[in-house]
Amino acid sequence: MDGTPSSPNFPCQSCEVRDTAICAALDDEELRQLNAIVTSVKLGPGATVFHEGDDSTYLFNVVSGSLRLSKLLPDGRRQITGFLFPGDFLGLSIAEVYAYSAEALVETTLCRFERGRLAKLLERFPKLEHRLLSLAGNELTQAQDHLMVLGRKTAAERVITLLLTLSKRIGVEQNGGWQADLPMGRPDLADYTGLTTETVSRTISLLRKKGLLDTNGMRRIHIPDIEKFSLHTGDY
Amino acid sequence: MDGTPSSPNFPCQSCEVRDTAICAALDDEELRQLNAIVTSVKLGPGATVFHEGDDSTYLFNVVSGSLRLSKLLPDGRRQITGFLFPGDFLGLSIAEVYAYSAEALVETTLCRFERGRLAKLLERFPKLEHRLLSLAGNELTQAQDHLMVLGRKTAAERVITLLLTLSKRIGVEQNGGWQADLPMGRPDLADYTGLTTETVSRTISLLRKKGLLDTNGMRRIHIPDIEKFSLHTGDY
DNA sequence: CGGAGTGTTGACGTCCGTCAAGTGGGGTGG
DNA sequence: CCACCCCACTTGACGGACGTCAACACTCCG
Repeated sequence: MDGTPSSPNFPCQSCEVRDTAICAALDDEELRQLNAIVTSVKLGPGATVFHEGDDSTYLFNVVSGSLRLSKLLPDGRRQITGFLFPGDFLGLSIAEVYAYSAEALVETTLCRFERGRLAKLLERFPKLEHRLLSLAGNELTQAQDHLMVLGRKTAAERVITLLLTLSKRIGVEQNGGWQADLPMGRPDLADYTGLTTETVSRTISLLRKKGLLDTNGMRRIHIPDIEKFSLHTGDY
Repeated sequence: MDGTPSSPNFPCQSCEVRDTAICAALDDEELRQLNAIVTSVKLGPGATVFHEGDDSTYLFNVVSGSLRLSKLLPDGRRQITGFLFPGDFLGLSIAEVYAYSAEALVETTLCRFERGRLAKLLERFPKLEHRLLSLAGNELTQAQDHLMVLGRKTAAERVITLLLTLSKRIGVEQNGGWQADLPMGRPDLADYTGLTTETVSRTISLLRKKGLLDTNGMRRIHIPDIEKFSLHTGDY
């Protein structure tokens, strides 16, 4: 539309997450400099972004799709530490190597930064670093909530808490309730909640019987009454 | 000792954690400005620094002693999200209100910052903010490890992982092994590991029987062989 | 030395994990 | 367009790890 010589258009400007991702901290001119160091990456379902233990060369922003972050014990036990959605930043907790693996749940687009180059940009734009610190604070709070879930909540409370969180993040209002299409299967729900797929399945069946939850297919959920549903998280 | 007019001594300079806490990011002149906004706070065992849900007016640095960070569910279930020791920063994950309670385990000295004034200093010294971001990254990594413990490890693995972490942080080499005086009791070990005091106690007894651990009194532990002990964390 | 509080041990129950057999939805090919 | 098949999910029966409840023992402190 408006391509003046001093401000020609560039990809980051029209990015879908321009106003929600870390980019929101920057004005157009600064964004241009960020644009100069990014690469767009597209991944299919199940594709690996990086593995736990790899050298942490890159950091990422989720543009579209969703990711799962997970850690493995040598004997195969897995813990999912988080799910990422558009606008989320990936790489806040990294040292020299990644502390977890990141995999795409569905077709996903990422925006990739080389670590060193982003670091230089952080020096130039303190407000970008300020935003990262604020994001890190949010993630820490989330992680602490998750610790409470895993350490002290029952199976039902864990599943309800997760479904509620996911609904708030990726759901839409529908039929006087709340509906969401989950990008992950039962094994992922299980490894996030510290349960088994069987227990997750049984719990969801129970919630359905109690009328707290509807399902349509295996991945579409519908919560008829959020208030009533929330009463079972253990948080109230 | 050396009180030149341009550089008179001030408390922060001789602080015990001058080189390990966030202060390590600052030179003497900058430290003076930090010094200008801090208050020293002393707490007895069991004293509360702040409660979950309180307005987050202050941030802190641990100078000496130790703290426990915990969250409560309405029915009284408690999860301890971390223990803090000298040099640790308290307040990385805070929004407008504290997301957890902080209590002193033993006699503890804190260095207190008003949130707004520290924020101003962060603007002036980007490297201070940089250091906070790096600390936040470490805390996130720790939290993720803790998630794996709570979600997927057995009772024995949880206790061993915790004792090992504590020994590395507050222990000393002794008798060809590693020894530590724990500042917290069984209930705290239990609420950190997501177990009950009984299970923690039984597990410790079992470790003693197996020769993996000695105890002297209720709070002094001694690990004769760290290598052998580590084999039971689940991480190898 | 004594008492109170913390930790330990024992008996038993329960929630969730394990193992195994269905069931159903969705995609493919006829 | 329908049938089939595969895979993911569901359901059931059973077992085990950890929680609960209660009695006992030890430590620490006055």
